[in-house]
Amino acid sequence: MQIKELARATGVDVETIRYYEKQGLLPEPARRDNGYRDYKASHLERLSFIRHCRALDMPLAAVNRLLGFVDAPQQHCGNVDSLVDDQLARVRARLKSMRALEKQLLQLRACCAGIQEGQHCGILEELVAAARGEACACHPA
Amino acid sequence: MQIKELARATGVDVETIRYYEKQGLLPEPARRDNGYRDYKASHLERLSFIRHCRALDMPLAAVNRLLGFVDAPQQHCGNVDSLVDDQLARVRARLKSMRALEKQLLQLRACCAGIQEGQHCGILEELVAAARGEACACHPA
DNA sequence: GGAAACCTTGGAGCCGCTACAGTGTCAAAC
DNA sequence: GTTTGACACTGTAGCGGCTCCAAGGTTTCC
Repeated sequence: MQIKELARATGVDVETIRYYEKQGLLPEPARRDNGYRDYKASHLERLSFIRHCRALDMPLAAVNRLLGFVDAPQQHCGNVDSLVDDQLARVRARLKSMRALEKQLLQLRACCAGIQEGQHCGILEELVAAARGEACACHPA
Repeated sequence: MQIKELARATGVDVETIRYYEKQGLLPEPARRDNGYRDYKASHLERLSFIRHCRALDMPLAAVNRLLGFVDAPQQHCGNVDSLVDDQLARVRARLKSMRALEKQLLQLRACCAGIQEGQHCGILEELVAAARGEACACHPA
């Protein structure tokens, strides 16, 4: 199986596959006489696994540790658990700050009284006021 | 005002201040005889503005454009509006995918039947199944 | 005079790709 | 047999937004 076929089968970009190999996530495949990489079913499976983990936005380091557990399945799975928990915590923290951000942006946008030439721009005024440390719509005192 | 004082006053790291200067967001300050940077109130104000925009997670390029409007306040503010709108759209798209992610991680975590030695790990099995293209808890068919 | 805390510059490293440049290989069409 | 086009290879640089480090100079305090 050539690299492009693997790419198509997994939905992972060709360059990204080579990158994963360089990073040690995907084992080096055999080479044909012409130097082309020759992948087996096991590569397909492993790469799909990686892709799925990445779809869950796990850092590659976490994916790598998970792969270690896959390779040694009799290992204690509490560690797998905590990898997923860590990821969940990261996602939730990010969610929280994104929600706050959305609110702030909405309030900021509401400052714009409409587009009239020569008038002051409410949004800019808010941002400048914020910079002065005054209470502002998006970051109330 | 030395760089560290500016850093303390704005909550922006010293290295980050120098980085902003190199990126052209913060104008080069005067230098003292010893070569130390010497900031004025205008720098404080501008850096606070940048920090506030960054707190809204705007890319530096967008912050730079906003600074342009601050410098030329009579300009048409519709562009400011759309910068904020763009940012809001980005944040909302990200929020949507993060929410989906949280759900997937929760479902995945529920696969773990508890930590018992020798047993199969539900989470790993789910991820491996997902890699095989089977329906899985976090990415149902 | 010596230590601690500040300042300077330039460059490398982080993450996870992405996009080249420059070269080689292969299969099918003409 | 040659030409075209799609594929493959390696290596390196770039993205954003910092962050950290080395190697040195300055100031301040004891």
